Amino acid sequence: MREERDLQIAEAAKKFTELGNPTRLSIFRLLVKAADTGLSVGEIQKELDVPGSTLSHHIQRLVNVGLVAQRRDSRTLYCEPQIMVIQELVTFLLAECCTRQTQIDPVQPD
Amino acid sequence: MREERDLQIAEAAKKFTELGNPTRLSIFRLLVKAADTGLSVGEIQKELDVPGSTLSHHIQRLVNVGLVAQRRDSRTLYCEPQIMVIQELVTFLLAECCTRQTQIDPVQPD
DNA sequence: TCGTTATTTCGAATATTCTAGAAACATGGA
DNA sequence: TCCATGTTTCTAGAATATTCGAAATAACGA
Repeated sequence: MREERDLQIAEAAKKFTELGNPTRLSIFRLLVKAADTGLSVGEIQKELDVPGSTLSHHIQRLVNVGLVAQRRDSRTLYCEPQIMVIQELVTFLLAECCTRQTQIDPVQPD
Repeated sequence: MREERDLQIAEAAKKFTELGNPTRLSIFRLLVKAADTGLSVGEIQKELDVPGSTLSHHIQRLVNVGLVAQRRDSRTLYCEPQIMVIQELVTFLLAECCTRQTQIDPVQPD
C-alpha cells in the first residue's frame, strides 16, 4: 500500500521530469498544437531546429513515459501527444485537495 | 516575441522539473491535501521522514518557482501550495490544442 | 542571558542529465 | 542492387541535481 503509493509518485515524477526540459516541453507543446494530425520526427525537427540525435533522444524519453505515442507510416514515424496522460497527472496531483484532517488523538477504549 | 515564448517555455519547464523529483512531488502532494490549512516544515518532515537539510532544500526550490508560498508564524514557517500556478501550467501546456494548421504555401501576388 | 525549538546554509561526494557529432540502421523507390 | 530519406544508436564531455551531516541562524520562553 505504501509501496504502491511510492510507485505512483515515482511514475508521476518521471512524467513531470520529462516535461521539465525546455526542448522536450517545446516538442510536447508543438505536438499538442497538432494533436489532431500528429507530426513526424522530421516535421518536428524542421520546426524546432534541434539536431536529429538530440531530438530522437528527447522523443524517446517522452515515449518511454507514455506522454507521446508513435505510429509508423512506411519510413515516416508520426508522434502524437497523449493528452489523457496529462489529465491523469493533474488529477493525481490535485484530486486529494484539502482532504487532510488534522490528526486527532483517538480516545482510548476501556 | 520568440524570446518571450522561449522565456515562457523555460519558466514552465522549471516548474515541471521541480515537480519531477519524487521527494518534492511528495511534499507538494502533501501540501495539496492540506491546502486549506497549510503545513509547517516540521509537520512535513514528520510525515515524510526526510532529513531536515534535504527537506529545506527541496521546499526552497518549490518556493523559488512559485509552486509553494510561505508564511511565518513566529518560529514556525507554514507552506501553502499555489494551486493556481498548476492550473496556469496546464493551460500553458494544453490551451493551443489542435490549433496548428498545416502550412499552405502562400500564393505569390503579381 | 541561556537554553530550546524551528529552520537554513555549507560543503562535498555521488549520480544523472544534456547535448550533439559520427556512424549505423531501416525502408522504400529507381 | 544501389541510392536517398528518415530516424536511431553510440560515445563522451560538460553541466546539474541529489543527498545529508555538521554547523549556523533566528525567534521565543524561562
